[in-house]
Amino acid sequence: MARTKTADAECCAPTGRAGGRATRPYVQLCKALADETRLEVLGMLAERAGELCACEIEAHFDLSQPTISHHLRVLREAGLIRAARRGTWNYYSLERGALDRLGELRALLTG
Amino acid sequence: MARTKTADAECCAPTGRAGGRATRPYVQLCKALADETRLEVLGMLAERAGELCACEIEAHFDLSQPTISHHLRVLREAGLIRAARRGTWNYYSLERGALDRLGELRALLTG
DNA sequence: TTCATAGATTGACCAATCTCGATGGATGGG
DNA sequence: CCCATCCATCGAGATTGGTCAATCTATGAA
Repeated sequence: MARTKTADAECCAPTGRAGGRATRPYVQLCKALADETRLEVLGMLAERAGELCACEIEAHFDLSQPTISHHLRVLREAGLIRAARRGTWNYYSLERGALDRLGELRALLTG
Repeated sequence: MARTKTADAECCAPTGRAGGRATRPYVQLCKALADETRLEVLGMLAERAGELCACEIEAHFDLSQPTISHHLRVLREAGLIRAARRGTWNYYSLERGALDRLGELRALLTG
């Protein structure tokens, strides 16, 4: 655990534990973005600026269908994409406001 | 591996593998951000808008000294913070341009 | 030189994550 | 009804990542 500070050190002025910057919501967002496959999926959706069916996303990668399905679920649960079922097919698109949260994160890190 | 598409399906127009959106540099960035402790450290540095010595960062968390050192290293290698040694102490500050890359990522996801 | 402190590195352990094959549920065609 | 297709879910195996105690390096003081 955190080492106890010696009395007369002068490295800096002590501030104590501020604690609580509400960074937690952004952790899941960043986790979802911290994967090359998922970033590529988002890039595809951004480039298309519309919907993309799951089978086409699958065809883009050398990964198994369950693996792609897993990544799409992570993106969905992070609120980055949305799924729309039409008939047998599932169409994915970028979630509105997802990128705004990236901006919020940036603001949080700007002070 | 990616399932071969049947002939007469009509889910969407095939696009083939576009491949190569240069998302790789941002993966490390997002990985570095995908941890509550590290986001909190960045928040501390942003709030301070200056330098913070390692011992003060340590005192802020209920984590061991090696663990904090590990997180600082991850942030450093991701180009998010910089370390300046003065005497015995190490002072950390936000790396200039780190947040710009967050903006780039956002742009990449906007199309 | 000898000692104490700041902080980085090492090695190990456990949890989370990525990946796969196999299976299951839902939809549409015959 | 039966069957094929799309896609999600379920374990299982391998890899990655967070955490700690112990150790090591470097700096400064005596």
